[in-house]
Amino acid sequence: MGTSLKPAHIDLTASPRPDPDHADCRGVASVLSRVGDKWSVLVIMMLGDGPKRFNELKRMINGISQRMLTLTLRGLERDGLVTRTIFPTIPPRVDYELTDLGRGLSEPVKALGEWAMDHLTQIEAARTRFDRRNNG
Amino acid sequence: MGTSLKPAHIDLTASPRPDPDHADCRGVASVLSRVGDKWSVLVIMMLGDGPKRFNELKRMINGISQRMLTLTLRGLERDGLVTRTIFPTIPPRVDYELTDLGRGLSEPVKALGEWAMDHLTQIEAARTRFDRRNNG
DNA sequence: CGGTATCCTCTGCGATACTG
DNA sequence: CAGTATCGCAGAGGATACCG
Repeated sequence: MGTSLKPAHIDLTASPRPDPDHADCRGVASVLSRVGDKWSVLVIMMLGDGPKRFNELKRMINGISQRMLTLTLRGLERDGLVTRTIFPTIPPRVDYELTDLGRGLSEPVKALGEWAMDHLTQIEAARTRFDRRNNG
Repeated sequence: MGTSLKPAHIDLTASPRPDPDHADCRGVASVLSRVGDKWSVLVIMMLGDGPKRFNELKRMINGISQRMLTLTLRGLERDGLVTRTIFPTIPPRVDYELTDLGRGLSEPVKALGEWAMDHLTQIEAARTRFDRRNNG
């Protein structure tokens, strides 16, 4: 096996004492990191309107390497957000589809995306202002 | 200057032709990546109930290095999500506080966090199942 | 106290080549 | 078509030391 799937991801296990209050924050963080992952979000978006094949996704996303698409899909599958269906035909065919869980996740993600859209100009303005302050 | 602030982040500029439909997706991605950033989210959470000082944040977050806290705060400030107020006393004092924009962002983020909490067990179950399948 | 500068390590990821 | 295996590098981020 080449690369591990288990999350080198986000640990937060650093806390000296488990702090019961924020105990599950770690789990939450690992979900949030999925959302922060560019490719995962894009894949979920593309799968929003029906199942897709591997190379179909690859072409739609445009810029993702084969390696990253595989890794991303495995991660989503591992989290139960996507199903992987193999048709043992020749040539082989594999379909990826959102699970109910995956579709559920896409809701708050879309909400976030909409917020981002709505405030994008404000943010970009802030960035330009900040950058001009700090250098020429 | 040591490390650049401008986002090596997420580019997506890879698209051969700008694709007007998804043009602003790039900007959105850069916002999403903030959310995916473990430290940024934690800082925003901690600032949820009032302004905090630098070392106060450092102690609350527990595990973050001084360097990363500085970088994270600068990033948030750059995006207009956080303000930085310097009190030129001795010893010096610097307060960080959420802007309206920052508070606005924290809403959909909290929604996402709640979804994560609600489905954490499902996801963890899925992971265990997946891991047991694949090795064992 | 609240940083910045420097170094060094570790891994994410693209590129490439091979397989069922 | 849909992957896995291997290599190599750029960049993220911790540790440390110094400054106003």
